[in-house]
Amino acid sequence: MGSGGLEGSGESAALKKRYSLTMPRDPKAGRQELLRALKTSPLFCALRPEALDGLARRGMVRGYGPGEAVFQAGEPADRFFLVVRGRVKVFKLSARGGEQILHSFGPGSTFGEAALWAGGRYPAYSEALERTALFVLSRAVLRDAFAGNPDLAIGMMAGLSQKLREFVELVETLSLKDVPARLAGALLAEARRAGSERFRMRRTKAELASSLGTIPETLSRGLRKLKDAGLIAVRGPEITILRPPGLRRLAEGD
Amino acid sequence: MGSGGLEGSGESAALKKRYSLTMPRDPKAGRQELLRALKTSPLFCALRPEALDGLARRGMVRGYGPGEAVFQAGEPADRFFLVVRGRVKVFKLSARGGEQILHSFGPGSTFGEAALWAGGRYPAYSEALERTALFVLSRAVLRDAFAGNPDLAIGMMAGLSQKLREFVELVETLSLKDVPARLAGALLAEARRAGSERFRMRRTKAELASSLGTIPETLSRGLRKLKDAGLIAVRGPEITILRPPGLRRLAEGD
DNA sequence: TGGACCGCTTGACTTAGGTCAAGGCCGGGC
DNA sequence: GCCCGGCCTTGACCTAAGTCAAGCGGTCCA
Repeated sequence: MGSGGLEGSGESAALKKRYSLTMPRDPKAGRQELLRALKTSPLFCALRPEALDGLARRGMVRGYGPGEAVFQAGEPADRFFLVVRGRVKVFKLSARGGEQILHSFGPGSTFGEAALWAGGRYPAYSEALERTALFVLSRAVLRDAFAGNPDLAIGMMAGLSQKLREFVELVETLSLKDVPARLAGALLAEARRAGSERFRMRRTKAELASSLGTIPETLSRGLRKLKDAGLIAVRGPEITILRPPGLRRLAEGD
Repeated sequence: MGSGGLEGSGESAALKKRYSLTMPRDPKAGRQELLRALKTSPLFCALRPEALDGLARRGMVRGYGPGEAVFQAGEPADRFFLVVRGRVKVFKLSARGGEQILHSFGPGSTFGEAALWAGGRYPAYSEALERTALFVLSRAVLRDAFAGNPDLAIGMMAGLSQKLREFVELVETLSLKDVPARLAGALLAEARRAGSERFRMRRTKAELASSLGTIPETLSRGLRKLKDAGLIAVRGPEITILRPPGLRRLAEGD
């Protein structure tokens, strides 16, 4: 466990075969991709090339198959992660199997800050949503990096503050808004990302539901409600926002 | 507005009269209290006395009456706060008047990290819960302090991570647990703070309800349910946990 | 080509918890 | 002493959303 190269270690032979074409066979290529991810990451982008290179040498890249666990809640937190490729979710489970996604991360995102503090444990679960490569740093390496690069600490604080703000919004969503409003907010956010009022959903409905603190059935009904109200049009996985102001008003809370 | 000494500036004469006995009239005494608060704060406690003194000189203390606003959601965030005395809450409001408390802070706690990042805005509201004194730092002063004290950045990251963890727990609570379970968790936390299985609630029911994402009526019913189940005993504002393991089991989610 | 599975939708039902209104308790002011 | 206003509790509703089960349309694989 915990070891293995880009090919990953916890996957079946079938998965390996299925995805191998999309993975770089050449370690050189993997290194390039890692450096690119480091450079696009808000946390590391300000580092000088030598520092980046040194960092790249002091961690390792590990591959994960879809659904494969990255860490478990309660596990001692000694690793910090950067997404090189793919997507991961961080989530909580209830005693009766409910799931709440706290956050999902794509290339360039960093997560696992819990690792920074001695004795800390991961407060939630994490697993890969698709075929994913993560760059893994130990606590010691990351803390060393702070010593040499004061900007890194600033970047880290900025990142933590940003996450804090996102949690504030999540709490607001969960506690103060009904499902149609949550959904409206998510659709508007998606449209903003896409830069267009017509877009296709990346995430499965189940994943979206879990981010919004609900279940696929309820999400489905919510979608229908928005459609019936003439706020959006749905054609397959493609969504068009017909009346952005109306949707925005709904997202705020009627 | 943003000025005024310990006596505060946004309060009525009546309030001033009513509370004046509890406020230090002597600026010397106020300064002592401030230094004490700085020293007990996890963020600043590691600073050397001179640095602490310098910091104290570069911010100001401002008094707030109960219910008085500290900042509003959406307001440009340029101030960072340390609680010297009293208690404040940070909360979100829904369009239809619902309130969700995100956090409440007592002496030694710091809040308003949003202030650190240029262009940031407070994502939530804050107001005093009781007669309160806050030490207020501008963004510029705090960022200067980072330059001279690398430990401060570490402390700040630790504090932000801690808040992040608390938010994870809040999201879990709101999304994955029913009200009796939330209440059970809150009572256990309270007992831990008090160091005893018998304690009296500091907060009003309304405040507790708002922290738990519910309303006083529902909280009241939850309390009764726990009482009927023989898990706790209630006598006035005093609560005794009769069967800690049972309560713990309930808090986890049945 | 057929079947099995998966993701999604829909319907009928149940339930937790919010809403609204009434009443009890207690402490402070007159 | 009395009354008034907060806080808290209780009861009778109602509604949002979770549960369970069925059905539909794809896609992957044999």
